[in-house]
Amino acid sequence: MATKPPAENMARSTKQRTAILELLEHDDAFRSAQDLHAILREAGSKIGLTTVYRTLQAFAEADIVDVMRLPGGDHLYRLCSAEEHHHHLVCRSCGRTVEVAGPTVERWANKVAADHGFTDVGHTLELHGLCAECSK
Amino acid sequence: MATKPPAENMARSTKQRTAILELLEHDDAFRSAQDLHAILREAGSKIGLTTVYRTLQAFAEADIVDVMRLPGGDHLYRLCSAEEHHHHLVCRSCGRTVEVAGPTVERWANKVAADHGFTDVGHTLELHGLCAECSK
DNA sequence: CCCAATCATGACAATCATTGTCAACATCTA
DNA sequence: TAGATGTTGACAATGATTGTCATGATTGGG
Repeated sequence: MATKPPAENMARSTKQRTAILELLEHDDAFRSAQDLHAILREAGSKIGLTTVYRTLQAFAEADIVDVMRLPGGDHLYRLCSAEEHHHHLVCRSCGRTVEVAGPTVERWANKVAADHGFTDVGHTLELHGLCAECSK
Repeated sequence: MATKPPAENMARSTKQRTAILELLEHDDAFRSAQDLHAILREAGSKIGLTTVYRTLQAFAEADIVDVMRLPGGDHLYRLCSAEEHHHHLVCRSCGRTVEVAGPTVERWANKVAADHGFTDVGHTLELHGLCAECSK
Protein backbone atom coordinates (compact mmCIF):
# COMPACT_ATOMS: atom_id res chain seq x y z
CA MET A 1 0.00 0.00 0.00
CA ALA A 2 2.13 2.86 -1.25
CA THR A 3 1.30 5.72 1.07
CA LYS A 4 1.31 8.95 -0.82
CA PRO A 5 4.35 11.08 -0.11
CA PRO A 6 3.20 14.22 1.72
CA ALA A 7 3.71 16.64 -1.12
CA GLU A 8 7.01 16.04 -2.76
CA ASN A 9 5.71 18.01 -5.65
CA MET A 10 4.93 21.60 -4.65
CA ALA A 11 8.36 22.43 -3.34
CA ARG A 12 7.69 26.13 -3.07
CA SER A 13 5.17 28.46 -1.58
CA THR A 14 3.86 31.09 -3.96
CA LYS A 15 1.28 33.83 -4.07
CA GLN A 16 -0.85 31.83 -6.46
CA ARG A 17 -0.94 28.70 -4.38
CA THR A 18 -1.71 30.68 -1.28
CA ALA A 19 -4.50 32.49 -3.05
CA ILE A 20 -6.10 29.29 -4.24
CA LEU A 21 -5.84 27.73 -0.83
CA GLU A 22 -7.41 30.72 0.86
CA LEU A 23 -10.23 30.72 -1.60
CA LEU A 24 -10.91 27.09 -0.84
CA GLU A 25 -10.83 27.74 2.88
CA HIS A 26 -13.66 30.21 2.68
CA ASP A 27 -15.78 27.91 0.61
CA ASP A 28 -17.50 24.71 1.56
CA ALA A 29 -18.78 23.70 -1.84
CA PHE A 30 -17.01 22.08 -4.76
CA ARG A 31 -15.58 24.46 -7.34
CA SER A 32 -14.13 23.90 -10.76
CA ALA A 33 -10.72 25.07 -11.84
CA GLN A 34 -12.37 27.50 -14.19
CA ASP A 35 -14.56 28.87 -11.40
CA LEU A 36 -11.63 29.48 -9.11
CA HIS A 37 -9.70 31.07 -11.93
CA ALA A 38 -12.58 33.40 -12.72
CA ILE A 39 -12.98 34.38 -9.07
CA LEU A 40 -9.30 35.12 -8.69
CA ARG A 41 -9.18 37.23 -11.84
CA GLU A 42 -12.28 39.05 -10.69
CA ALA A 43 -10.42 39.83 -7.49
CA GLY A 44 -7.62 41.37 -9.49
CA SER A 45 -5.20 38.49 -9.64
CA LYS A 46 -3.26 37.90 -12.84
CA ILE A 47 -3.10 34.17 -12.22
CA GLY A 48 -3.22 31.95 -15.28
CA LEU A 49 -5.72 29.22 -15.93
CA THR A 50 -2.98 26.67 -16.47
CA THR A 51 -1.60 27.40 -13.05
CA VAL A 52 -4.94 26.88 -11.40
CA TYR A 53 -5.28 23.50 -13.06
CA ARG A 54 -1.79 22.42 -12.14
CA THR A 55 -2.11 23.62 -8.59
CA LEU A 56 -5.38 21.84 -8.00
CA GLN A 57 -3.97 18.65 -9.44
CA ALA A 58 -1.02 18.90 -7.14
CA PHE A 59 -3.27 19.57 -4.17
CA ALA A 60 -5.34 16.56 -5.08
CA GLU A 61 -2.30 14.35 -5.27
CA ALA A 62 -1.16 15.60 -1.91
CA ASP A 63 -4.62 14.83 -0.50
CA ILE A 64 -5.15 18.44 0.37
CA VAL A 65 -8.33 18.65 -1.65
CA ASP A 66 -11.07 16.24 -2.61
CA VAL A 67 -11.89 15.76 -6.25
CA MET A 68 -15.29 14.99 -7.63
CA ARG A 69 -16.45 14.47 -11.15
CA LEU A 70 -19.55 16.11 -12.55
CA PRO A 71 -21.89 14.19 -14.85
CA GLY A 72 -20.56 16.40 -17.60
CA GLY A 73 -17.08 15.14 -16.82
CA ASP A 74 -15.57 18.27 -15.29
CA HIS A 75 -13.47 18.15 -12.16
CA LEU A 76 -14.54 19.88 -9.01
CA TYR A 77 -12.31 20.55 -6.03
CA ARG A 78 -12.92 21.20 -2.38
CA LEU A 79 -10.76 21.44 0.67
CA CYS A 80 -11.03 18.17 2.52
CA SER A 81 -11.28 18.09 6.24
CA ALA A 82 -11.46 14.43 7.13
CA GLU A 83 -8.32 12.40 6.87
CA GLU A 84 -10.03 9.03 6.62
CA HIS A 85 -11.97 7.58 3.79
CA HIS A 86 -15.33 9.23 3.31
CA HIS A 87 -18.03 10.00 0.78
CA HIS A 88 -19.91 13.12 -0.19
CA LEU A 89 -23.51 14.15 -0.02
CA VAL A 90 -23.81 17.05 -2.42
CA CYS A 91 -26.68 19.43 -3.03
CA ARG A 92 -27.27 19.53 -6.75
CA SER A 93 -28.71 22.99 -6.49
CA CYS A 94 -26.32 24.99 -4.34
CA GLY A 95 -23.36 22.65 -4.22
CA ARG A 96 -23.27 22.51 -0.44
CA THR A 97 -21.47 19.39 0.65
CA VAL A 98 -21.52 17.12 3.66
CA GLU A 99 -18.85 14.54 4.26
CA VAL A 100 -20.19 11.22 5.47
CA ALA A 101 -18.45 8.12 6.65
CA GLY A 102 -19.77 4.89 5.26
CA PRO A 103 -18.64 1.89 7.26
CA THR A 104 -21.82 0.12 6.22
CA VAL A 105 -20.99 0.56 2.60
CA GLU A 106 -17.39 -0.48 3.05
CA ARG A 107 -18.47 -3.74 4.61
CA TRP A 108 -21.09 -4.34 1.98
CA ALA A 109 -18.64 -3.66 -0.80
CA ASN A 110 -16.10 -6.07 0.59
CA LYS A 111 -18.65 -8.79 1.07
CA VAL A 112 -20.10 -8.49 -2.42
CA ALA A 113 -16.65 -8.45 -3.94
CA ALA A 114 -15.58 -11.52 -2.00
CA ASP A 115 -18.75 -13.35 -2.99
CA HIS A 116 -17.79 -12.94 -6.62
CA GLY A 117 -14.16 -13.89 -6.16
CA PHE A 118 -12.88 -10.38 -6.64
CA THR A 119 -9.84 -9.13 -4.75
CA ASP A 120 -8.18 -5.79 -4.16
CA VAL A 121 -11.50 -4.01 -4.29
CA GLY A 122 -12.12 -0.31 -4.19
CA HIS A 123 -15.25 1.73 -4.66
CA THR A 124 -16.65 5.05 -5.68
CA LEU A 125 -19.77 6.36 -4.08
CA GLU A 126 -21.48 9.67 -4.32
CA LEU A 127 -24.80 10.93 -3.06
CA HIS A 128 -26.59 13.89 -4.56
CA GLY A 129 -29.88 15.51 -3.70
CA LEU A 130 -31.42 18.74 -2.50
CA CYS A 131 -30.31 20.14 0.83
CA ALA A 132 -32.79 21.37 3.42
CA GLU A 133 -32.44 24.96 2.19
CA CYS A 134 -32.97 24.19 -1.47
CA SER A 135 -35.80 21.77 -0.79
CA LYS A 136 -38.16 24.63 0.06
CA MET B 1 -41.43 10.84 -10.10
CA ALA B 2 -41.40 10.96 -13.90
CA THR B 3 -41.05 7.36 -14.98
CA LYS B 4 -39.01 7.15 -18.14
CA PRO B 5 -41.12 6.63 -21.23
CA PRO B 6 -40.15 3.27 -22.77
CA ALA B 7 -38.30 4.66 -25.75
CA GLU B 8 -40.26 7.45 -27.28
CA ASN B 9 -37.10 8.46 -29.00
CA MET B 10 -35.87 5.74 -31.40
CA ALA B 11 -39.03 5.45 -33.45
CA ARG B 12 -37.44 3.38 -36.20
CA SER B 13 -35.28 0.34 -36.59
CA THR B 14 -32.23 0.82 -38.74
CA LYS B 15 -29.16 -1.13 -39.88
CA GLN B 16 -26.94 1.01 -37.72
CA ARG B 17 -28.91 0.52 -34.56
CA THR B 18 -29.16 -3.18 -35.15
CA ALA B 19 -25.43 -3.40 -35.75
CA ILE B 20 -24.60 -1.61 -32.54
CA LEU B 21 -27.01 -3.72 -30.57
CA GLU B 22 -25.59 -6.96 -31.96
CA LEU B 23 -22.12 -5.86 -31.14
CA LEU B 24 -23.14 -5.18 -27.57
CA GLU B 25 -24.82 -8.54 -27.31
CA HIS B 26 -21.61 -10.38 -28.05
CA ASP B 27 -19.68 -8.40 -25.54
CA ASP B 28 -19.89 -8.42 -21.78
CA ALA B 29 -17.48 -5.62 -21.04
CA PHE B 30 -17.95 -1.87 -21.24
CA ARG B 31 -17.06 -0.22 -24.54
CA SER B 32 -16.69 3.39 -25.58
CA ALA B 33 -18.53 4.98 -28.48
CA GLN B 34 -15.23 5.34 -30.27
CA ASP B 35 -14.40 1.68 -29.72
CA LEU B 36 -17.69 0.50 -31.14
CA HIS B 37 -17.35 2.85 -34.06
CA ALA B 38 -13.87 1.54 -34.82
CA ILE B 39 -15.01 -2.06 -34.62
CA LEU B 40 -17.93 -1.44 -36.95
CA ARG B 41 -15.79 0.36 -39.51
CA GLU B 42 -13.25 -2.42 -39.27
CA ALA B 43 -16.07 -4.82 -40.12
CA GLY B 44 -16.86 -2.84 -43.24
CA SER B 45 -19.70 -0.66 -41.99
CA LYS B 46 -19.87 2.94 -43.16
CA ILE B 47 -21.52 4.06 -39.96
CA GLY B 48 -20.63 7.53 -38.72
CA LEU B 49 -19.20 8.37 -35.36
CA THR B 50 -21.96 10.84 -34.66
CA THR B 51 -24.53 8.12 -35.14
CA VAL B 52 -22.81 5.82 -32.70
CA TYR B 53 -22.82 8.53 -30.07
CA ARG B 54 -26.45 9.41 -30.64
CA THR B 55 -27.55 5.81 -30.68
CA LEU B 56 -25.78 4.95 -27.46
CA GLN B 57 -27.25 7.99 -25.79
CA ALA B 58 -30.70 6.97 -26.89
CA PHE B 59 -30.12 3.41 -25.69
CA ALA B 60 -29.00 4.75 -22.37
CA GLU B 61 -32.07 6.91 -22.02
CA ALA B 62 -34.26 3.95 -22.86
CA ASP B 63 -32.42 1.92 -20.21
CA ILE B 64 -31.23 -0.54 -22.81
CA VAL B 65 -27.60 -0.02 -21.91
CA ASP B 66 -25.73 0.91 -18.79
CA VAL B 67 -23.40 3.86 -18.80
CA MET B 68 -20.25 4.15 -16.81
CA ARG B 69 -17.74 6.92 -16.62
CA LEU B 70 -14.02 6.34 -16.81
CA PRO B 71 -11.62 8.31 -14.60
CA GLY B 72 -10.63 10.18 -17.71
CA GLY B 73 -14.25 11.20 -18.16
CA ASP B 74 -15.17 9.09 -21.19
CA HIS B 75 -18.45 7.24 -21.38
CA LEU B 76 -18.56 3.48 -21.60
CA TYR B 77 -21.60 1.46 -22.57
CA ARG B 78 -22.71 -2.07 -21.97
CA LEU B 79 -25.90 -4.00 -22.57
CA CYS B 80 -27.77 -4.21 -19.31
CA SER B 81 -29.64 -7.31 -18.32
CA ALA B 82 -31.30 -6.36 -15.09
CA GLU B 83 -34.31 -4.12 -15.25
CA GLU B 84 -34.09 -2.81 -11.74
CA HIS B 85 -31.59 -0.48 -10.24
CA HIS B 86 -28.19 -2.08 -9.77
CA HIS B 87 -24.49 -1.40 -9.51
CA HIS B 88 -21.41 -2.80 -11.19
CA LEU B 89 -18.46 -4.74 -9.97
CA VAL B 90 -15.86 -4.29 -12.66
CA CYS B 91 -12.51 -6.03 -13.07
CA ARG B 92 -9.94 -3.36 -13.65
CA SER B 93 -7.75 -5.75 -15.55
CA CYS B 94 -10.02 -7.52 -18.03
CA GLY B 95 -13.13 -5.37 -17.81
CA ARG B 96 -15.38 -8.28 -16.91
CA THR B 97 -18.47 -6.98 -15.18
CA VAL B 98 -20.90 -8.35 -12.66
CA GLU B 99 -24.17 -6.65 -11.90
CA VAL B 100 -25.03 -6.52 -8.24
CA ALA B 101 -28.13 -5.35 -6.46
CA GLY B 102 -27.55 -3.15 -3.44
CA PRO B 103 -30.63 -2.87 -1.28
CA THR B 104 -28.34 -2.34 1.68
CA VAL B 105 -26.76 0.63 0.03
CA GLU B 106 -30.06 2.08 -1.08
CA ARG B 107 -31.33 2.03 2.47
CA TRP B 108 -28.13 3.46 3.84
CA ALA B 109 -28.11 6.23 1.27
CA ASN B 110 -31.66 7.22 2.06
CA LYS B 111 -31.03 7.22 5.77
CA VAL B 112 -27.90 9.32 5.56
CA ALA B 113 -29.59 11.76 3.26
CA ALA B 114 -32.61 12.09 5.52
CA ASP B 115 -30.37 12.61 8.55
CA HIS B 116 -28.91 15.66 6.87
CA GLY B 117 -32.22 17.07 5.66
CA PHE B 118 -31.60 16.23 2.03
CA THR B 119 -34.45 15.24 -0.25
CA ASP B 120 -34.79 13.76 -3.71
CA VAL B 121 -31.59 11.80 -3.27
CA GLY B 122 -29.85 9.69 -5.84
CA HIS B 123 -26.51 7.97 -5.78
CA THR B 124 -23.68 6.66 -7.87
CA LEU B 125 -21.79 3.61 -6.78
CA GLU B 126 -19.19 1.58 -8.50
CA LEU B 127 -16.98 -1.26 -7.37
CA HIS B 128 -13.72 -2.14 -9.05
CA GLY B 129 -11.18 -4.81 -8.30
CA LEU B 130 -9.54 -7.89 -9.76
CA CYS B 131 -11.74 -10.80 -10.75
CA ALA B 132 -10.93 -14.38 -9.78
CA GLU B 133 -9.19 -14.99 -13.10
CA CYS B 134 -7.01 -11.93 -13.02
CA SER B 135 -6.19 -12.35 -9.34
CA LYS B 136 -3.89 -15.28 -10.05
C1' DC C 1 22.49 40.56 1.58
C1' DC C 2 23.11 38.76 -3.07
C1' DC C 3 23.11 35.23 -6.55
C1' DA C 4 22.58 31.38 -8.99
C1' DA C 5 19.98 27.10 -9.50
C1' DT C 6 15.71 25.56 -10.34
C1' DC C 7 10.96 25.47 -9.58
C1' DA C 8 6.73 27.92 -10.92
C1' DT C 9 4.12 30.77 -13.89
C1' DG C 10 1.37 32.31 -17.80
C1' DA C 11 0.21 33.04 -22.61
C1' DC C 12 -0.72 30.26 -26.23
C1' DA C 13 -1.20 26.18 -29.03
C1' DA C 14 -2.73 21.53 -29.24
C1' DT C 15 -5.81 17.49 -27.82
C1' DC C 16 -9.69 14.96 -27.92
C1' DA C 17 -14.14 13.32 -26.71
C1' DT C 18 -18.41 14.91 -27.46
C1' DT C 19 -22.16 17.79 -29.55
C1' DG C 20 -24.32 20.81 -33.23
C1' DT C 21 -25.61 21.41 -38.11
C1' DC C 22 -27.91 20.32 -42.20
C1' DA C 23 -28.62 18.30 -46.62
C1' DA C 24 -29.21 13.60 -48.35
C1' DC C 25 -31.30 9.30 -47.23
C1' DA C 26 -33.97 5.39 -45.27
C1' DT C 27 -38.11 3.66 -43.00
C1' DC C 28 -42.83 3.09 -42.11
C1' DT C 29 -47.65 3.83 -42.83
C1' DA C 30 -51.52 4.83 -45.39
C1' DT D 1 -45.83 3.03 -53.93
C1' DA D 2 -45.56 7.80 -52.24
C1' DG D 3 -45.00 10.98 -48.91
C1' DA D 4 -44.10 12.46 -44.19
C1' DT D 5 -40.80 12.26 -41.02
C1' DG D 6 -37.24 10.01 -38.33
C1' DT D 7 -32.06 9.03 -39.25
C1' DT D 8 -27.72 9.38 -40.99
C1' DG D 9 -23.03 11.04 -41.84
C1' DA D 10 -19.49 14.42 -43.10
C1' DC D 11 -17.90 18.28 -41.13
C1' DA D 12 -17.50 22.15 -38.07
C1' DA D 13 -17.66 23.78 -33.43
C1' DT D 14 -17.20 23.41 -28.55
C1' DG D 15 -14.94 23.35 -24.26
C1' DA D 16 -12.36 21.48 -20.64
C1' DT D 17 -7.95 19.91 -19.93
C1' DT D 18 -2.92 19.29 -21.06
C1' DG D 19 1.63 20.42 -23.39
C1' DT D 20 5.18 23.89 -24.40
C1' DC D 21 8.58 27.11 -23.42
C1' DA D 22 10.45 31.52 -22.44
C1' DT D 23 10.13 34.61 -18.47
C1' DG D 24 9.69 35.48 -13.58
C1' DA D 25 9.81 34.19 -8.55
C1' DT D 26 11.70 31.65 -4.53
C1' DT D 27 15.09 29.76 -1.69
C1' DG D 28 19.39 28.12 0.31
C1' DG D 29 24.34 28.94 0.15
C1' DG D 30 28.08 31.94 0.29
